[in-house]
Amino acid sequence: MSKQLVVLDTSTGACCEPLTQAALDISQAETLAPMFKALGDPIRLRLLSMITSAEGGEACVCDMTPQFDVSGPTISHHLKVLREAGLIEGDRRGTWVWYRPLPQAMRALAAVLNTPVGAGV
Amino acid sequence: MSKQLVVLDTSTGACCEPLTQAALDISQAETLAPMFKALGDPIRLRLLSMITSAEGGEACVCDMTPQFDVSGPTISHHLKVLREAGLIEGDRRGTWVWYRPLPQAMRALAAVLNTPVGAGV
DNA sequence: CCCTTGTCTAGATGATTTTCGAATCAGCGC
DNA sequence: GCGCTGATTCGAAAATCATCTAGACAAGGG
Repeated sequence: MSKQLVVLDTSTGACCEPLTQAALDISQAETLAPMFKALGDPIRLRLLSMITSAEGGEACVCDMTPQFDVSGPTISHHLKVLREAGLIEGDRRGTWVWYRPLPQAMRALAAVLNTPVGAGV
Repeated sequence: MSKQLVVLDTSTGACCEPLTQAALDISQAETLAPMFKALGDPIRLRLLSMITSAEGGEACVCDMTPQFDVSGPTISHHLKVLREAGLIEGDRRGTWVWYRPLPQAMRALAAVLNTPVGAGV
């Protein structure tokens, strides 16, 4: 897990400095693609958005589930996909489970998208 | 097409100013998710990366195809997915077809990922 | 100890996706 | 016009995915 997060070395946290001008290599692409894929569903995108924008930086499953038209198990499945993609982590606190984002992962994805057009000149 | 790109109003081009502290609403999520989904495949991620990092800001299909282990039609299919997601556009120039990125789309996606954790406080 | 509430796992099903070969379309040069 | 190269579209097979119901597990309250 830590491996996939240092691929682009986003540890400096600078969001506007593109970290690579060169095209992604195969292993970088294979590391990052599953993360983008996890965001490729409207429900999961809303879940992540709810989690990142929640006060305190974390959100309870019990608060998120009622906001969707799908069943509880389906929400649980989507949270698992986000978790296995390395985008969020969660823990049970008594009866409820709380999730929070993993910022390094978000930065790694943002770094790809912040690459300026024509960087290879 | 233009509709989906103004959802987050990235026209200012500021990449470090998150444009929304609130959670995405349903229609925003349904607009953005297909774009992330298009990036959720290693081949497509590499294709987009080659296009954005190419000198001159555009890349020829003829130069990209040989860099993959899959058939020409498969590359063509993946380029179509990226095109229909609004991430790239292409045009034929004589014998060859050239693709370039659509920066507004990239910014719209980056804006989601640049949202600071706990923005909803 | 049982009952209730919250969350997750398991298994099934219908829909979508990835990939290929074959065929088709677009330009260019002879 | 004919043939050649580059790119796309078409049709089909295999794999993956989203969703559901039913059931299991966890924690807390009578």
